[in-house]
Order: sequence, then structure tokens, then C-alpha cells
Amino acid sequence: MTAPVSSRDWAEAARRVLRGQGHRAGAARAAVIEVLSQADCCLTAQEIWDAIRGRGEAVGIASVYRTLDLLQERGLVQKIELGAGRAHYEAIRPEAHHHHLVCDECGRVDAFEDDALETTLQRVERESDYVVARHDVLLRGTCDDCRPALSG
Amino acid sequence: MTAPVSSRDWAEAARRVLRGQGHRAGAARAAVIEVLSQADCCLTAQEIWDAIRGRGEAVGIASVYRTLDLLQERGLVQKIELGAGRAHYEAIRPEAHHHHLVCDECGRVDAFEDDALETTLQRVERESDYVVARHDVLLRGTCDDCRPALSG
DNA sequence: GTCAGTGCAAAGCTTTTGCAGCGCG
DNA sequence: CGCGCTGCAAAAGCTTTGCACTGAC
Repeated sequence: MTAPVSSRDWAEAARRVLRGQGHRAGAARAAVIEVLSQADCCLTAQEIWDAIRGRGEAVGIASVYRTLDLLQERGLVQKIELGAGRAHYEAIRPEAHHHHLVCDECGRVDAFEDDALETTLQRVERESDYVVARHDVLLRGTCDDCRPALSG
Repeated sequence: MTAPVSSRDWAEAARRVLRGQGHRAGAARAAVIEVLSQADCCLTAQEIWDAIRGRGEAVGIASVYRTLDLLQERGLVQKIELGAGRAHYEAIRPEAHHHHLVCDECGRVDAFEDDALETTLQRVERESDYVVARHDVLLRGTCDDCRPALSG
């Protein structure tokens, strides 16, 4: 539940980038940035919207999507498709690059990071015919909470 | 465009598995299996539907989705979310395990395989708290067709 | 004062579901 | 000849878009 040290930094960087490109800071946009900066892991648009309303503010879901699009275009936010029919979004913090584990049973999502994996991916990307801008690794299976329920 | 040698094998295996579980072989189901078995890489439900109609048959899109669900539950087909708002599906052939490169510019999808990457992933999966059933690696960027257009 | 940002509601898409009829085994 | 499979059409989400109004700068 505790946000990483860089939470504030990301929010400020995001605001700086947008302002630097002539964008104004409306209430909806500010709220989305705030929620994303404090999130541990990826959130759906719906979850972001709920979090904003939980803070006592009322914004339109459309503005949440518009802000997410804007942040994604600027490379500040990553859109992740976990396969449940709705996209997840999370702040991009290069110093906290990670990937995701998804539980097929309960939908739980956990993050993991692995330096050797990154190194291997970098080589694969270099050897490909693409100029690779980013990558996602998704591991799907059963989390430790759901495993006992299945076997017993 | 040429289907791999194992094309026929996969289709037959799929039919055998379904029949073995008491499923019947209707026209729609047979057509989906046929198209998937001949596909080089992942296809959307829409593309599968178009391919079937291109073969002169007329099936309902709902049956395409129902067949894909069924095959996925049986571990015969993998559903892949490439982030374009619609899912892609492809036959699972263990001997041809691979991952995907997606071009942000034109949407082109290419496959790649890398043994070292698989080895690394297996270790990461083992070290995780999940029982990992499968994994997806998605590299996003610009393909070699689109790169020249961007720089020049 | 301007015009980007916002909220609401309607539209758009993919995917799912209900249901009556067909046809495989 | 029963019940699973199918097609059609409607429904269900998630996401996007149109439009008039608000408010940031």
C-alpha cells in the first residue's frame, strides 16, 4: 500500500512534461496523475476512477481514458493487456522496471523483476528486425493463495 | 503462407481431443480448426471468420468465438492480447513455441523464438510464488518496413 | 478572453449470451 | 432421435467520440 520513494518524482515529472508541451492541468488530469503515482502496480481505468471518487472528487470516466491516452503517448504510462478484457495502466519508472504474474483463478496480479531476464531480452531485441521500444513479459498460472484451494 | 509440416497433425490432434471428450464436429468447429491449423501466426476472431468465408463456407461469428473458447480450455489454442483491442488466437504446438514482435506503426506481427530466453523464463517461473502454466513475451516497436518511412 | 480540458451521454467495437432449429453420432 | 452445435440477433462490457460548458493561464 505504501508508494515507492519515487512516487512524488513521477507525478512531478509527468506534470512538468505535460505543462512543457502546453497542456493545462485540469482537475481530472491532476487526479489521474495523483492516483497513478501512488499505485504499487497496474490499475484498470475503472480502478483509477474508483480511487479518484474515493478521494472525494468526481470526474468523468472519459477524462480518465483521455488522460491515460495522453500520458501513454508521452511515454509516461504503460498500457498493459492482461487478457481480462480490460486494459491495465501503470506509471513508467525506469528505475522500477518490472513484469507481471497473473493468476488465472482469482485474477490477482503481482510484479517481479529479474536482471538476467532483462539482459536476455535486450539481446533478443538487438537481434530482431525491429527497433524495440518496450517489452512485456506475462506469466500466467495459479497464485499461492489459489493453489491450496485447487489441490485440497 | 505455407503451413508448417505439423499443420495436419495439430488439426487431427485437436479433433481427436474434442471427440475423446464427447464433443461433436459441426461445420463451424471444423472450419475454425482447419483455419487455425493452416495459419502461420496468430489470427483475430474476425480474421478467422473472414478466412472461413473466403473458403466459401458461412458460419456465425459466435460459433467462431465458442470454438476458440473450447480449444483454449483444452489447451489447444492460445489467446494472445496484443493490445489493439482485440484478441489474437493461435494453435499451440509445443515444438514450435515462440513469442511475438508487434509494430506500433502498421500493426504487423512477427514471431521469434529464443532458447536462452525460454531457459531464463523457466528459472524465473520456478522462483516465483506462482505455478506458471504459460507465458507470453511481447516486444513492441517499429518493424523494418516502417523504420525507413519514419527516419526519411 | 481563449481555447484546452471536462462531463455527460451516445456511439462503436469486440465478445458473450439467449434461443429456436438443425444435424451429428 | 436426443442433445450438442449452430446462426441470428440482442445484450454486455470496455473504450471512444461529439458537443456544449467550464475554468486554467
